[in-house]
Amino acid sequence: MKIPNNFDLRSLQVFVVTADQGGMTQSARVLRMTQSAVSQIIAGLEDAVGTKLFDRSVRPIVLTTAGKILLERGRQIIRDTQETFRETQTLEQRKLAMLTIAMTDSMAAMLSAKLYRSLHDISSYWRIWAGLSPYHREEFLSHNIDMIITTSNVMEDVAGLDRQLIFQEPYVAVFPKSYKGSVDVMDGPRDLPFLRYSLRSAMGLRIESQLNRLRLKFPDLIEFDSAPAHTMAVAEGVGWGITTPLCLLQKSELLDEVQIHPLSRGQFNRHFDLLSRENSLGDIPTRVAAEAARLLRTECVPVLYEKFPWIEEKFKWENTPAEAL
Amino acid sequence: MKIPNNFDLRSLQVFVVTADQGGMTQSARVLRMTQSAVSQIIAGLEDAVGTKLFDRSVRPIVLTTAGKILLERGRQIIRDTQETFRETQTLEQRKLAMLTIAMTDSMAAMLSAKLYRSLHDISSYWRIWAGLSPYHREEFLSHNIDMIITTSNVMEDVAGLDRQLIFQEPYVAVFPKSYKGSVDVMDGPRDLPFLRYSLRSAMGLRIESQLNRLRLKFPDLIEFDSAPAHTMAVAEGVGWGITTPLCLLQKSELLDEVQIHPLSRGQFNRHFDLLSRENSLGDIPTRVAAEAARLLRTECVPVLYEKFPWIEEKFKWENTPAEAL
DNA sequence: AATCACAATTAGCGAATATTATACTGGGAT
DNA sequence: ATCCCAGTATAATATTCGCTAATTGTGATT
Repeated sequence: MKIPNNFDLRSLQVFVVTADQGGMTQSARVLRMTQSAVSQIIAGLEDAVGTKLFDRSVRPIVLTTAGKILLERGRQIIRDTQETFRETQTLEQRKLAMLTIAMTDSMAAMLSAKLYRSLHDISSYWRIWAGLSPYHREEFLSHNIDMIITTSNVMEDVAGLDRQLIFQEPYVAVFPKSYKGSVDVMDGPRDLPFLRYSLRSAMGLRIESQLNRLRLKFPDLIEFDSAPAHTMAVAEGVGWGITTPLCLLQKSELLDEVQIHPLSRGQFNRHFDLLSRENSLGDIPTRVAAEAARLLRTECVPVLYEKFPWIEEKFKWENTPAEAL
Repeated sequence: MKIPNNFDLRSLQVFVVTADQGGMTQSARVLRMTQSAVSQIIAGLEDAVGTKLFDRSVRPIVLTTAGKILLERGRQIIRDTQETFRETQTLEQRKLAMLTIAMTDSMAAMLSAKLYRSLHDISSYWRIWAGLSPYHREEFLSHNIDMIITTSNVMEDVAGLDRQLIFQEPYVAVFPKSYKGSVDVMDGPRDLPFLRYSLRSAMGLRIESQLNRLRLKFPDLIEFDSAPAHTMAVAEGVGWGITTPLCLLQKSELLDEVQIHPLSRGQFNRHFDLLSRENSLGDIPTRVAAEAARLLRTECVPVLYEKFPWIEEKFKWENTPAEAL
């Protein structure tokens, strides 16, 4: 069904004001236009609906039944439109219809349920996508993903991105509980094989590049594609490796089966950022980042502190004041 | 707050179609306009809200967050407007906000409660105004009254009126129960005074004009302004009079105190019409008239039939089929 | 009847919106 | 890289639309 041209917002507004003012001349004065314009607009509306909206056979003019109907509903339409205009302008919204967050598997496993529980009110429907950042790139660019929690730099060339730090964790050396040899990376625990992360993962790339910088070479024996598998292998005594606390936490039941040590030289860190499009979701990315940091800081990471107290100071957090926790 | 000119229904429609179609070229084809026009309209909207609604850096273009907000709300606004347009056009409405019915006192006393009980769902607020038709005239003309149930012809000169018969009752002669003399109006019950209705009432005028036509003259002794008072006077044996069944029914407890007879000559009737403005309230006037007739016919008048069986055939009813009762 | 106040009507002008034609851009092909 | 294709933006132009000013018409008041 086609709405006639005459039946538009402007006309409705003029009609409502005229009905409120009780006459076209007053209405015209309020609207800062001529009485003639008002008259024409009202006539246009009446033409559109095919019925008189005012009864002119009496003075002052008075609404007909059709006019009364249109007045109530028209007023509401104008209100709705004003509200919509404002909300679109300010990106304000009661609730997102859908929020899609992509993150690493490790994050997804640890954080997604908690995040949803804390912030479920910001969106009706949540999609948590886990996987590797490169795969998320194009989905993000075509707006299928709203935010990415990532450690990698695959999005660095994209303009118009909002990037905020969630937290930063140290890379650490991890050995089987039973291991008694040297835990100095430089010195090299040569009696145990080095368990690599796949170069397909951002983490693997990062570790290898750091090892290169340190001119460390370990024989290729085995590589893992996922943190839990890697951790498990260490716990089983297959070898040692470089990993991060968050990766270890994915198999928290194995924490008692391993020992963790800071890197003796060339310490480096993994930082988690939350990426979103600029001016797209209002304060939601900030809230998500803050809440993710809070959850990790208060509910996930402390488990490690008991067993490995030295690690606490190696973390850096999104700048939420500690007292707010 | 002022809605910018660019932000209007037409633009919203174009935007919604474009979002649905996934591109401006397709949208332009659907809307039977040029792609250029679509482009300009979208640009105008974006200018109005101060934000991009589509992300053009990818093909096909996709909605931004602002676009998504506007899409949902805009769609609703268009739906509301279409609905409002249709309802205004067809005078359709879920429920009237207020319905004002004016009627004679006799009708009001007898009918208003029943009518409200039957049809309360047609209006949120009912106003039943009782009184004399002349006083209702200007209120009706200035739309303070929606319908009038009247017997008079005071509105006959008003154009654009919808008039429908509710029912027609006979004028009858009424005497005290104890009266034994002649009940022939022409012959004249000279031994009892004639009790007049005031000429201020439509009924009084009608009766007097009929008496004039019959060349009947009765001395002026007493006149009444209201039917109950008139009936009461007859019942008390003060005199006899000409009245109608409905007037008698206003004092139904007195029915046993009077005797009623048809007019021996010059029988005439009182017809009740329901007046409303043409094309103003859809089918509501018809429904009210039908329901008023049904209520009178089934709940009010039958009381009379037991006592005065001859009267039944003197009534004429709004053309509801009898079997529907 | 005369007058007043307000609404309808008309003509003319300027702004907004459409179209046509053309330039630009992203994405995919070789 | 380079080309091409599909789609969008932009510029120039034509058309439509909406406003104003001036005038006529109408209801209510004296």
